[in-house]
Amino acid sequence: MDEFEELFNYHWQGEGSPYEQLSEKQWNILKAALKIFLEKGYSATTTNEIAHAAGVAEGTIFRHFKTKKDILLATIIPLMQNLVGPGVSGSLQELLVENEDLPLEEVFLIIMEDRQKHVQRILPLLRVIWVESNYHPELKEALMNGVILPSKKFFLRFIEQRQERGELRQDMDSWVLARSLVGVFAFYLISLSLFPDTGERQQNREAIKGIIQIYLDGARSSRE
Amino acid sequence: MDEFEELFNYHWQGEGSPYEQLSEKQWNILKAALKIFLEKGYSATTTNEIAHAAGVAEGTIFRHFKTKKDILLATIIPLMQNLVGPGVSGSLQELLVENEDLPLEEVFLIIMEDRQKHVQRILPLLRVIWVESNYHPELKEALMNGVILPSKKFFLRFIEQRQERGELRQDMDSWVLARSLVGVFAFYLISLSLFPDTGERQQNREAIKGIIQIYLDGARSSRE
DNA sequence: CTAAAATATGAGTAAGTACTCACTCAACAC
DNA sequence: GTGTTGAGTGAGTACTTACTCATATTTTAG
Repeated sequence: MDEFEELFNYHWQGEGSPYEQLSEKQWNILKAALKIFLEKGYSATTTNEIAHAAGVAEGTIFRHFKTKKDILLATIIPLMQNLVGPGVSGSLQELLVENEDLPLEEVFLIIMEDRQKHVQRILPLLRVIWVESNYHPELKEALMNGVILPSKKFFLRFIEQRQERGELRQDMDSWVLARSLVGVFAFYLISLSLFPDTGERQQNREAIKGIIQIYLDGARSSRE
Repeated sequence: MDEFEELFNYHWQGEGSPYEQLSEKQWNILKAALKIFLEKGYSATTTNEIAHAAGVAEGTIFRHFKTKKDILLATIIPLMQNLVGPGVSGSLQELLVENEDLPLEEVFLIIMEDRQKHVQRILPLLRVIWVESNYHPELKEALMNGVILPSKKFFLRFIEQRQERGELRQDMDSWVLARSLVGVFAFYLISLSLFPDTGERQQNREAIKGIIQIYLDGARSSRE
């Protein structure tokens, strides 16, 4: 527990969060459970293991959480809302405001490199979310409402602003421009996590620049 | 069993395939197993269920396959090699040759709409592959060698050809151009399967066209 | 300090699970 | 007709699982 704990504590203690007033026992259970979920996946994790890791008897777990599934939801859903969702759109807001006057090439480069680190940090969490969303509709719904829809809105607004400023072509639907942008970003991040060993840092940087350039050249040029 | 069986039978009976000389029982077991895997996921499927669905005693399963995991590998890996991999690159080859002289806009539109259908057909299979690749290195390897690397090669060669013909910009690394292209395509397909209900057919068509246009405008314009 | 209430415990339970093995029996050889 | 083979069987095994509950411990109230 270290980087993990930092990440975890930070993103759970939102004020007014329903998880604000957890007892220490409950807290320990959730922390232990999450840690093992990230290591081995949800269904390979046993309640017995969770109990041991939390320093608690197995029965105690079921005093606080009716089922194992409840533990999954109680760990993952708040993280989606406080960590993953804002990780996509929320904290980007700051980056965008800070760098409002830079050319888009540089803005995107900054964002990309920033997001790359972030995604790498939370990769195990993303994997669990991805896998379990297939089997638990509650998770899928939270993924939708906590991550996908907010991000969609965020990117859409960003694109619209830049269109109004004349920095992006106006002969094309904003949603189409946004979709392309997200596609380019997302795929780059996904492929990086599939081939984590590919290439040197310097090489990656050039690749990112190229990808951004292609998108921007396409997203600027107006149909003649 | 219907569309499923068609898909399944077809893509297993390659000549010289190690699965060519399966007995009928073995065949039934694999078919039944795959069907349940696609419905409920691998780990939620019990060997008992498979036996029932295959009309076979549970013991028979283990006469032919040492472990449940062996069944997973025996079902999924050939499908990756014969269905998913070629589905990405192989059958695209034909489309590309047929339409070699059309402008790229139209070629991509044809490809996109063709792939869209294909992905929708095999979506449950893709889900199982995606999920289980996280836990079975053999699957991850087969995914890499059977799908990802061939596709990479394929797209790379395609891009290089078009660069030589002067249809795409030459001031940029082919791999970067290819990566962008695949990103745009892949993300569109992924988002379609996440929001299967979004929009009308006509609307989708316009979106595809837009996305392609953005990519192409970017992938053509040379840096001045 | 005591009674009552809340909380924690971990052995126990019932329901699975993947996998085994002693046995059956149809097909074939001689 | 007898013997041999081996695919097929399904009850059984050894083990694991999420979850329960009578009991023990701690906390709180009067």
